[in-house]
Formats: sequence, structure tokens, C-alpha cells
Amino acid sequence: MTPEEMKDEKRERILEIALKRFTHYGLEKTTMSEIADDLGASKASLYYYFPDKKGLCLAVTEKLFEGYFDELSKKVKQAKSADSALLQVLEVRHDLVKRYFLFLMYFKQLHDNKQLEDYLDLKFRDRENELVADCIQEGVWNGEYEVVNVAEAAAVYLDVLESIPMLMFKRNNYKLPEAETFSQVMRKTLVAAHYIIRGFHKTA
Amino acid sequence: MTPEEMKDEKRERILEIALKRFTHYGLEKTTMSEIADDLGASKASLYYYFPDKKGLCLAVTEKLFEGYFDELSKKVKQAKSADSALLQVLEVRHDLVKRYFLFLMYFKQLHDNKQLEDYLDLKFRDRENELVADCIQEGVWNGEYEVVNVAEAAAVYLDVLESIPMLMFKRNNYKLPEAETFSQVMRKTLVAAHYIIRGFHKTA
DNA sequence: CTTTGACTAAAATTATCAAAAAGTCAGAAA
DNA sequence: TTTCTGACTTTTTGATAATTTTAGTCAAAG
Repeated sequence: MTPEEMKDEKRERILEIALKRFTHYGLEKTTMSEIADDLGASKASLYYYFPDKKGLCLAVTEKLFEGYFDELSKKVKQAKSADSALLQVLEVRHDLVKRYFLFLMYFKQLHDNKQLEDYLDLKFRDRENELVADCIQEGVWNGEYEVVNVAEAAAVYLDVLESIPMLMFKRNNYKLPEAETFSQVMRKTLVAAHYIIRGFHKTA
Repeated sequence: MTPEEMKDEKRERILEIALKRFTHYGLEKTTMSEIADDLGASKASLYYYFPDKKGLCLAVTEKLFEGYFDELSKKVKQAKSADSALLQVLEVRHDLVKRYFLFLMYFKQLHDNKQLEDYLDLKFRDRENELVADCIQEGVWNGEYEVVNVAEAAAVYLDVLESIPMLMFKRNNYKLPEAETFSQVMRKTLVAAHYIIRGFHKTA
């Protein structure tokens, strides 16, 4: 194993450990010292692998989203129809939110930084939009759908998938959700998605 | 004029004055003394007409929503089709949010009280749901729509109308929106409503 | 090249206290 | 009797300062 590979591997270990903490306690309740302790090393050594806490968080985020998009692309490719592809998007997305709720929730405070926001919009939202737009475009081509502005339709679909959970969590007074809450969110979102998708279909 | 009517009229004046302050400065930036000054009376006299600040806020809220529902019912009754009725709901709702944004926004902090939340859910959300359900039911009866669970469909429609603006305000970092932001919100919500409504229609 | 303990700087937390606001009440005014 | 008020108490809020925690640095060691 080359030194370069050693270093990458250690970076990966740090990312895994950090993700665990972030998932369980959230960003702001995780200190660099705790991550270092979990790693069995000193805090200072973390700064050898990452420039600062923000950099570490960003790397964790990217790793998480890469995994998300891998899963998403796989599921969408397997789908037999545009309808089922769009429902797959809903499902994979829901799994992500359920699993990494705390991490994703306290995301914002990491990004009081305009630059980072833009970066993530590009990397995350745009990519998701394109993927969904492809699903809808596919539906249009095979005659399943009748949609004039495909990009707009994709954006709306994703906006609803994002906003309905927000609404539900608000109605839950922003408390940490129980399993029951998540399944309510899933149900609501599914119904909304159902009608939106029906709206993509050809009308009578 | 009976003494009872005199009292009611004064109550109304207080409500109007309070609503003005709440609209302009929000709930927490409005003191009872300021309202009293606007009224040209002493703060203590307010407590003759309302039990406490919460009670006053609640009365203002109810008055506001009564006006909202009056407007809403009128517009919905005038609508020529279920589609246009549902779009009227969107429009009247948008006007309300735009006009009383500050007041509606800082609503939550008034209602750290479970009891009040429930009360408002009953009085406000349920009533809105019923009204929209009637629109959709009408559409089903006249052959415009094909919707199995009308109450569920109504709930989804209103959830989308509520959640898309939330999402947009979040993306605006919860800053006080400019006029331009409101029109973006309106546009987004309109597109979402468009597809949901299309989803209510009979499919090919 | 990697790691660390000991360090500094910055941020978050808590404690304190004065000012502001909510809310009360005995009694005046109508 | 009904409506209103000035003077009052209690509660909340906000600013500031003291304290602790955490991020981040660095010279030196392995």
C-alpha cells in the first residue's frame, strides 16, 4: 500500500467516524475532540487531514450525497415506467431523510456561508433536478406523460418532496420525530406525489 | 345604542388598532402600552376588554380569519368551474399571506400552547379543508374530476399551498421577503397547484 | 511524513442585573 | 353600575461581563 493510499484510507475512516457522530448528535453537538477520541488519536491530527471543521463537514456531506446519488441512479435505472421511477425518487429520498435527519436538519447552520450554499445547490439540487427531469422526459417520449416544461415540472416535483416533510416537521413543532412521525410524513408525501404524477399524465 | 353595543364597538376599535400594529411590527414588537396609546386610553383599560395579551391576539386572529373566509367563500361561489375555484383559493390565500406576513409568521410563538394550536386547527384548517373539499366534490359531480378520496385530495392541495411558500421563505433564509420574493413564491405555488389540479382530472 | 501536547483565539454558555413589559387593583369618573 | 386610570407588583427581556468550551496553531518528537 502506497503512502498516498494510506492517507486516503485514514481520511475515509475519519469521515465514517464523523458521520456516525453527526448522525447521532448533529453537527453542533459534535466536537473535534470527540471525533479524535473515537478515532483514538489527538485532535491536532484531524487538522492534518482536513483544513477545519467546515471542511470536514463538507467532505462528510459530499460522501453522503455521493452514496445517495448512487442509490438513486441505480433505482431509477431499474424502474419500468416513468411513474415508478418518480416513486423511487420519493422512496430513496425518504430513506435518506429518515436515516440522517439530525445531520440534514442542522445543515443550515453550517452554511451561513453563501459560497457553500451555492456550491451545494449546484452539486445537489441541480443534479437531483436533472435526474428527475430525465425521468419525466422519458415519460414524455414513451407517451406516458404530457408535460410542456419538463425542467419546471421536475423542480416542482422535488419542491413538493422537500416541502411536505418540512410542513409536517413544523406541525410536529420541530421536535425530533418519532418513527410514527416519519411514516405520517411518508404517507402525506406519497399522496402529494401521487397527484403531481397524475398531473403529468395525458388528460382526458 | 345599548351599553352592550358600546362595549362591542370599543372592542372592535381595539382589534383594528392592534391588527395594524401586529401587521406592521409583528406580535412581539407590539406592547400593550403602544396599543393603549394608539387608542388614546390607558393600558389598564385594555385589560377591561381582554383578559391578557394572548386573548387580544387570539381575538385579532379570529377577526382576520373571519374576513379571510368571507372573501374565500365569496370568490369560490363566483367561480365557474372547479379548476377556477381552486385557483381562487390559491389567490385569496396568497393575498392574505402577503398582506399579513409578519403577523402570520410570528404566530407560532403565540401558540407555544397546545390548547390554542388545537383550537386554531379546528377553526381554521378544518374549515379550509371542508371548503376545498366542496370544490373538489363539485368537480367530481360535474364530471370534471376523478378523485376517490376527496377529503384527502383537499388536504393535499392545501398542504402544498402552505408548504411551497414555507420552502421558498426558507430558501430566502427566513429574511423578511421583498415584493419580488412574494411573486416568486406565487409563481412556484401556482405551478405546483397547476399539476395537482391536473392530477384531479380524468386521465386518458 | 505523521503525530502530539501545549498553546492561543474565538465562540458559546452562564450569571448578573437593570430596564421594559405584562398584568393587578383600589378607587375615581361617568 | 359600568368604564376607566394611576400607581403598583411581578415577569420577561436584553445587554453586559465572567467563565468555560471549543476551534484551530505550532514547535518539536516519533
